[in-house]
Amino acid sequence: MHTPYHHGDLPNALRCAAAEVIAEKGVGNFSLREVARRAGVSHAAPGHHFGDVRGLLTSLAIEGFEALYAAITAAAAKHNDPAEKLIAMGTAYVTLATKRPAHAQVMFRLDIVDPEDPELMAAGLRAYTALHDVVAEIIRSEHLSADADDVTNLCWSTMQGLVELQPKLDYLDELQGRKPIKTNDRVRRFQQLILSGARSGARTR
Amino acid sequence: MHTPYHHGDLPNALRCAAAEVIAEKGVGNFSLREVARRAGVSHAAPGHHFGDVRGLLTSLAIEGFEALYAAITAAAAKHNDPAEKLIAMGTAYVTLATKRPAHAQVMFRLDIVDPEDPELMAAGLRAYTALHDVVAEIIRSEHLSADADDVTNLCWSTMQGLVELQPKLDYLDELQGRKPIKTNDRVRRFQQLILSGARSGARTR
DNA sequence: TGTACATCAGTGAACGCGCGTTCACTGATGTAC
DNA sequence: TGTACATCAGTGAACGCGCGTTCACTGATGTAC
Repeated sequence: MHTPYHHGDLPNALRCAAAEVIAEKGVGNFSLREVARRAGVSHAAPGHHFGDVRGLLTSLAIEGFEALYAAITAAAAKHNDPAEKLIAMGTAYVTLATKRPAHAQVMFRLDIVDPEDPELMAAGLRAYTALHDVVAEIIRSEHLSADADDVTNLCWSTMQGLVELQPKLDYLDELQGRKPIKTNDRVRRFQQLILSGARSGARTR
Repeated sequence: MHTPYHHGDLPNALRCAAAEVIAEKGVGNFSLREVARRAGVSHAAPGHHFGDVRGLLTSLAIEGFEALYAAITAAAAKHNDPAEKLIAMGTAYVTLATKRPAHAQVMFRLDIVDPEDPELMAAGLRAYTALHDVVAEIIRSEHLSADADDVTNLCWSTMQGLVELQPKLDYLDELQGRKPIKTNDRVRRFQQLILSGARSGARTR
């Protein structure tokens, strides 16, 4: 039993530690040194792999988008009906963000991440496109006249807003004595509303 | 022409300076001392009025919710049709957030604001209620069976998500060669989709 | 109207701290011959 | 199989910095008599 000098996969360990810190204290109270401390490693080590703070956070954001892509495509793959796919994707989005709050907090924070990073941009676009494709599929198969970009943006905005507001909404429920809604139910209802909206426009044929 | 020892309304000046800093550098790069510098005041002065950093940011968040409440109620007051009211409120929400990005960045950041602050809670609830009331009015007057809480939450989440994603969406438009959509148009389309969704459920009578 | 005094608002020096980054280093691993 | 050497991964000491907060202070304002 020896403590290896070489860690094995320090970059990953550092991302995990960073996610832990952020989940606990919020991204506003994040520090590189604490991350190193948690990973049980010298505070100079992160620099070797990520350059600087921004690099680490950017890497976390990329991981977030990749996980998001994986989650929503996996969720969609479980259904045949495109509308069901969309609902499943929405649920997956919010569920993932709840499970990995640190990533969700970082992914759109252009002030602390390098927004020019090509990997980040590619990962973001890939996730967006996956959603867009399903929306287009719905529109095509149901012969709707709704605009695919609009509906996609609406879905994405709603999911993201929901992620951000979820604690608040739960709190409101509690405040007013309503019994708390499960996240999945909330997402499902939202998506169904959006779908109804898209469907209620004129059909293309 | 003398520089007065007493400032007159330093708390407000500090909030303005803080909003400036955040708008320029993002809330991740905010510092109390820089705020004091911008306000042309000793760096110890803010402590007198706000206690500490958290106090100043909380005060900014309160101001944000109050401005939001004022903006959406004013927007709603210009219309008679409740559905038009809702659309106007959504537009006002996003417009305000664009005009005062610092406030928008701070309002839901529970990690850097005091979420227990009674003023903050009250201001937030007031704005939420204003939106809720209009939604309830639509449901009542159009005899819809949609749940008022759901629709309110959907609207709020969508608006908030839109505020957060707007730079990204604009960027995507540009990337794909679409001509950029004006914010107002985007909001309007979103709200109409939501309304269609709410309307397409069964009527209550 | 004048004076004494309390209160308020902002100063500026000082503190200690944790931070991000750098640097020469050392230990571990891989590779060429 | 062994040896020399290059490369890689992490160390730990050191740096300078800007930060938030505190404190005794001073200037300005308001109030009581």
